[in-house]
Amino acid sequence: MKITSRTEYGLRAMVYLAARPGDAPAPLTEIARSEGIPAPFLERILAQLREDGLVKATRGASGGYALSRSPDRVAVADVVVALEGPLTLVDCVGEDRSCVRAEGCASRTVWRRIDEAIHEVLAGISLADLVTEGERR
Amino acid sequence: MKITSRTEYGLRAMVYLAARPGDAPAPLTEIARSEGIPAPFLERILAQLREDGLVKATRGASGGYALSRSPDRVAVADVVVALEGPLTLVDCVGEDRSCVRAEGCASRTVWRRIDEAIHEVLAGISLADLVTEGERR
DNA sequence: GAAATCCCAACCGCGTGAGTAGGGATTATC
DNA sequence: GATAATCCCTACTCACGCGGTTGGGATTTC
Repeated sequence: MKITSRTEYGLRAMVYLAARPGDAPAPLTEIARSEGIPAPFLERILAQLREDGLVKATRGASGGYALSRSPDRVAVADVVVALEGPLTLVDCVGEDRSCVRAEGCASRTVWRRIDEAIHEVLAGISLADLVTEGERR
Repeated sequence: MKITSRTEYGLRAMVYLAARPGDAPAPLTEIARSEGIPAPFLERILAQLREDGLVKATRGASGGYALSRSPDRVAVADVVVALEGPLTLVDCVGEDRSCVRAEGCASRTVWRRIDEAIHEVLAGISLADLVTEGERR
C-alpha cells in the first residue's frame, strides 16, 4: 500500500512545470537534474503523462515539455490516475467481475469508502495549490 | 497502490470470527474453508494477528482462534496496520527523513493529507459495524 | 549539417507478494 | 496413555512488477 516512485516523480515533475516561469518548454534533462530524477526513467513517466494529455512535448532543439492545461485545471488525481492506474485499493471494488463472494462481503464497503475518501482528497488539490504551497516555505 | 491479499484475507477472517456465534474458538481449517483462503497462508496471517494481540489461539484438539477483544473494540485500522504496516503512502511522510528535499517539497503535503484521510476512515469502522452491515444483506 | 531534443523498444536485477511443504509441539477426548 | 485434532515454525519456490539502464532512431532549430 505504497505510492510508486513513478507517481511521486511524476507529481514532482508536474509541480516543477507548473511553477516554471516563461512559456518555453522545459527540456527533460533540466527537470531531471533539478528534481534529482534519473533522466531515462523520467522520460518514460513523461511519455505516460503525454499519452494521458497532461503534458505536451515539442521536439527538436529548444524543445521540451510543458503543461497542456493551466495548473489550476489539473488535479493531483489526474496525475496519480495517469501513473498509478485507477484509484482502487482492491480490484473487487472496481468494475470488473468481483469475487464470487461479492454479495455479503462486508469488507468491500470498507475499501469502497476509502477509495472515495482518497479520491475526494486528490481531486480537491490542484497543481496551482501545490505551487503556492511550495512558495510559502 | 493496492491492498495486499494478506490484508484482505485477514480482515475477512476477523469479520468471520466476529460474526461467529458461540464461545468456542474456530479452527483454522473452518475459517479457511468457509472464506475460501488457502489454509497454510491463512495460518501465517493469523500468526501475525496473534502477535499483534488481535486474536488469541488455543492449541490442541477443539482449539482454534478467537478474537481477543469484543468486535466493537477492534477497528479496521488495527487489522490493516497489523498486516500492512504503517498507513503511509510514501516513506518520506513518516519519521524517516530520507528525502533530502523534504523542505519545500509541496507533494509531501498531498501524501500526508491522504494518509490522514485513510486513517480517519479506517479508525472509524469497527468489526462490529461490518458484521451488522453484512447481516443487512 | 550539427546539435539539441523527444521518441521508442528491449533488457535486467532485485525485492516482495502469494502460496507450498513438511515437520514439531500441545491438548482434548476416549 | 494413545490418538487425533489442532496450533506453531522454518524454509522454500515461483511469478511479477518496480526501478532503472542501454542504445538507437526521428524531429527540429540554428
